[in-house]
Amino acid sequence: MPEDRRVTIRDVARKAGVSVTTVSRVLNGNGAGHMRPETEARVLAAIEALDYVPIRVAQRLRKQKTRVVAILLPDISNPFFSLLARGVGSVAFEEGYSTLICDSNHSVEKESRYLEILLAEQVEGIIFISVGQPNRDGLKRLLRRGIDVVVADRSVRGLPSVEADNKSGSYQLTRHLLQKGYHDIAYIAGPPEVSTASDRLSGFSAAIENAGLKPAAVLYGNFTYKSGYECAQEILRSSRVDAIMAANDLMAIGAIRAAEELGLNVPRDIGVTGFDHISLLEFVQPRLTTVHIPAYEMGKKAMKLFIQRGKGRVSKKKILLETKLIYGDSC
Amino acid sequence: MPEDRRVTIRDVARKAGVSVTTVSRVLNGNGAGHMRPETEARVLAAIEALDYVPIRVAQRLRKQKTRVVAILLPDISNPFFSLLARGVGSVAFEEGYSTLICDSNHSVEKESRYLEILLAEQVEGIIFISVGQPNRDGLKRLLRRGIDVVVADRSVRGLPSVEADNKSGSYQLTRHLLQKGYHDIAYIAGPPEVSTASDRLSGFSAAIENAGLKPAAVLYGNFTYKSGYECAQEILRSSRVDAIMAANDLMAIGAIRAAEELGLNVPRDIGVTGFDHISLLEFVQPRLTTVHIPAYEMGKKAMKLFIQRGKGRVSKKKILLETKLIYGDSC
DNA sequence: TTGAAAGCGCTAACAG
DNA sequence: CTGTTAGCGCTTTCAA
Repeated sequence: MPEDRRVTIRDVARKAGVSVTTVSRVLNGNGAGHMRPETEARVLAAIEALDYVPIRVAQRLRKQKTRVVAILLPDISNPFFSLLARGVGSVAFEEGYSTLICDSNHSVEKESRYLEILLAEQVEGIIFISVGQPNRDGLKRLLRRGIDVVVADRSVRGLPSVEADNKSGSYQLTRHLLQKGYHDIAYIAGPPEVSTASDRLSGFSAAIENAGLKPAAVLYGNFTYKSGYECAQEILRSSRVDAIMAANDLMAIGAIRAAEELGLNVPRDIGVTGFDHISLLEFVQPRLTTVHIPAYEMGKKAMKLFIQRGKGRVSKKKILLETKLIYGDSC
Repeated sequence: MPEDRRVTIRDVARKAGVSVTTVSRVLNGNGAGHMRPETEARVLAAIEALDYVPIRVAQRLRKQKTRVVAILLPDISNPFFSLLARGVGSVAFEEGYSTLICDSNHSVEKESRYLEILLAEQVEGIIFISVGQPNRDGLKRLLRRGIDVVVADRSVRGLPSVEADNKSGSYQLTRHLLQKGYHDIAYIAGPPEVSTASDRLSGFSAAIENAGLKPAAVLYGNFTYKSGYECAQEILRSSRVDAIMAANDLMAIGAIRAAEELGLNVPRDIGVTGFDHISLLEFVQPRLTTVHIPAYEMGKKAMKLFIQRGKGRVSKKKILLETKLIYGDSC
């Protein structure tokens, strides 16, 4: 590996017999129109010959703009988040932004450390899927330095956000169950500090109350398969229920397994519903009744919102994406 | 949002009544030992008071080291790759590297564009999961510039790599089927240009030949659920087989669905096996017999290999990770 | 239509 | 023990 000395704009200038200014101009398409075509051609030829690539780090220092955005999320191996990240990435790529994916691993502490790192990285913005209630002071430091933060899949007081209409989706799903004749419904919620979870819970509660009923039980999981499994065991042991609603698909799948292990048939003996409509549902039997959340779209919208804000548009602070009921045969 | 002027090392120096050098020294822990504690304290206080954060971009330009590595992969929403990426990220984080995740979206063209971008980004290394046969010229440019490339989950001629022992794993799995009495075995392979796929196929072929048999059929899919489903339909339509082996789990799941739709019971009427042992298998019935590939471990090892190489260790060029048979009830 | 020169914020000789 | 100074590679006035 014959590690060449790096080739810089000066090398190009020398080779083309022009000044670095001129090279910079052709690089940035400035001086377009008022530059001798011949000069430009010579520069282009030199760039080609030397295989010159402008060094981003230098451009960034000089321009005081990094053209980097970060996506800070709890777990990149969660398909919902990675799909969202893909959405962000697709728009970012089109707009010439590089993206830094930061995985907080569900840890508020690691999340805070990333906030600091991103401050030093001088990212221009953060698409933020917080673990729970985010570190307010950490966020303030970023905002004060002009780093824009757009929250995705949650809402955080004072910050712009893009999320699904969780409450409404959950309300509709619950109505659907009620119409099907279920009335002893238990609910497996997500962590109460996550707005996504509490919105879904309140949609459920509202629908139940409007029907003059009470929840058969409300337990709190943490959005994992395992916690759904355990909560369902608990529910099935202690309450008489004809349906279990889970705040996301993974927990719902856990609930189905728990029910099956107790010899119950879904949906004959007990109905189960999820939330998210993640792609792996394709592989699960019975087909889960759930609510579709457009993760990819959400990522794109979040990135677009960031870009609009950068252009000074006083765009809406909150974007709510519509959800859609998916009818499976789990209830 | 009162966007402050950025605070630089000079501001700190002024506030502390020292030179920028001194500030730099405390920042980098140089001059440790031979610096008056009082001076250091003053600097620290100024940093604190001004909420100063060193600007990475400037450090990078100056040090000629970015401390950034990229992970270039075909699809971040594929749980296998995202788990691998997590592994890379965990080691990177410990070692003070930032990671750039680049999603080539299974496109060789986009992959090549990323290679260029990463050259400009001046990343120090790339953990590379190529789409197929990578762009040799693009790679050469990087290597020539001293950017180290470590291939993961594949092997590419001339590059260091970390991968599972796919051939051996596939051989063992096939032996297992043969011992169970299956002998009309069809194989759904992955794209032949991916070494992972061809290694698995050759492990299968070797075991079949050693047993004095011939494959019932060999078809080529592209590692997706859909292609597994379609290939299995084709196989079940045209050949008499008692088992289908797929080159990965997703295709195996597709094969199971195809069989079930034809009224076949797995494993009673036909055996099916996968490869990878992805986490979503937990949710699939019947439990798939498969081969475990340690994705997270692989990511960690790849990043560690990169770091060792950076330290000048003439470490092994190829690391093979052991696989492990997972006995389900799909065969 | 082109070039000279200043400077983005930082580190590292070198000097004292 | 601390400071002066010269750049890292690039863009951008300003001047010619």
